[in-house]
Amino acid sequence: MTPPTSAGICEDDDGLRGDLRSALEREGYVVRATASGAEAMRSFASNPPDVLVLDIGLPDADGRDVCQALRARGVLTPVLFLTAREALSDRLSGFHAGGDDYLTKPFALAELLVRVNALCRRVPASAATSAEDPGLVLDPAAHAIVHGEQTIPLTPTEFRLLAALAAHPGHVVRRATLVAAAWPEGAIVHDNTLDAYLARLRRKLRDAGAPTEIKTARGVGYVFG
Amino acid sequence: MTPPTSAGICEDDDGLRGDLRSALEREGYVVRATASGAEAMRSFASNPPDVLVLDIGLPDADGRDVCQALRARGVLTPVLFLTAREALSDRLSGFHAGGDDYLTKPFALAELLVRVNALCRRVPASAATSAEDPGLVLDPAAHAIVHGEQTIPLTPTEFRLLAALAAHPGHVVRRATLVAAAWPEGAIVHDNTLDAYLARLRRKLRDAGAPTEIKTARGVGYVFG
DNA sequence: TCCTACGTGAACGCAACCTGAACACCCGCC
DNA sequence: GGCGGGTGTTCAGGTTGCGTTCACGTAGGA
Repeated sequence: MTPPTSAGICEDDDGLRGDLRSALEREGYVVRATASGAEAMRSFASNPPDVLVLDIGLPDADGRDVCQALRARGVLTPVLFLTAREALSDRLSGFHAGGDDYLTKPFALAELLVRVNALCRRVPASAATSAEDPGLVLDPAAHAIVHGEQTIPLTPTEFRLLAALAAHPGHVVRRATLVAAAWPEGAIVHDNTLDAYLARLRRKLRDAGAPTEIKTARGVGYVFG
Repeated sequence: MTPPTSAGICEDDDGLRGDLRSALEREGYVVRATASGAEAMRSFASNPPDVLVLDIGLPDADGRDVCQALRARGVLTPVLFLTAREALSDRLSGFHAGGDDYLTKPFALAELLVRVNALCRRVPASAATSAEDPGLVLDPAAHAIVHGEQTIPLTPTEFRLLAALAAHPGHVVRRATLVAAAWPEGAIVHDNTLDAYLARLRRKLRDAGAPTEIKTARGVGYVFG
């Protein structure tokens, strides 16, 4: 790795955080470590590192929410989640939140390093995307978009759709992925149903004067950005 | 929905291979499945798909060797390994062989799909370091060429064509090979259709100021480089 | 020079997609 | 039970753009 690469950590356990830091530094990374979701947002939103390691079980937040919040603010950095849980649904939700990989505790540091290196080997496609997204934030609690002063309410399905799109700004999300994200497994969703929801989302974003738009990748899927 | 992305499978177990195929096809991938290392090399070396799922324990070869052999022939496709082994050293050796992810059997198909989608979202960074021209990168997720700051969108067919050409920079790719790569098996493709697509690709590359060109090998095929 | 292979701009049909509106359904409320 | 608001789904008509073909021009080999 020729250029100095920076890594961000968010892990509340002091011992593990120290271990992660020293392991990554030995590997040649410049490390910024945080211990809470709030601290991570402050540190990584405005100045994202090249790769992020996020604990899911933080004292003040869920790591997946942190990831989504960062994605909503235009942070494209690859994310590796650390989770104590084994459940498949937990892992999948991590991916849906915009994560790129996960590790279940306990894990070997050597494996973490290999996975982090693998994430760094790959660069986000749209480097052109600005680091700062002008005030468009998803509020999972209220199922709404917050744009400056105004709050745009969304139905549950609309919200799941937009979240799946906003989790990967600048990247094409396939239609099948969107269906999988917004509808329960095994549901039969008419092609046009997805179209109709996209139209509703676009209209709501447009009416609210949101600075983002949903572009169509014909034959592939959709891009949020 | 026109299937935009192709996936390759190498798995000797008939049942699992079938499951993988149908799961990926449901997800919208065009799937080419093989049952042995030799078959995988024949099928994927000359005409690589967008993502590969390789079993490590094949009857005639080690999946890691297959991956390394493909890499040596310029195949940049992201690889996900399937392994029955739990040992950490096995997993790490998969990464060292040029793999990008792995799954330990048994696994949930939903998890495999999520991981395969995640691999497709990313750009082969190795493209920048390979014989391929630096700064011209194919983005399978977006079906686009990334050239420096700008992203040139391609239609699905254009992308499959260019991918087939760029997989062997400096080598002649026969017209029949290109047709096989870009069109579904058994499709009748008028000669001039290929010509027209080549003209479009050249124009897009030229307009974008790309440092590469597609040369004609009269009576044989085309060379990317 | 003739013949064949390839190049390329334009035109066209059709599938994919967009969208406003109607319809079906669920649920809390009176 | 009847009613109304909110949510999810389907329909119908219009629009767009991909894939294909055509017509004609150009280059290469014998």
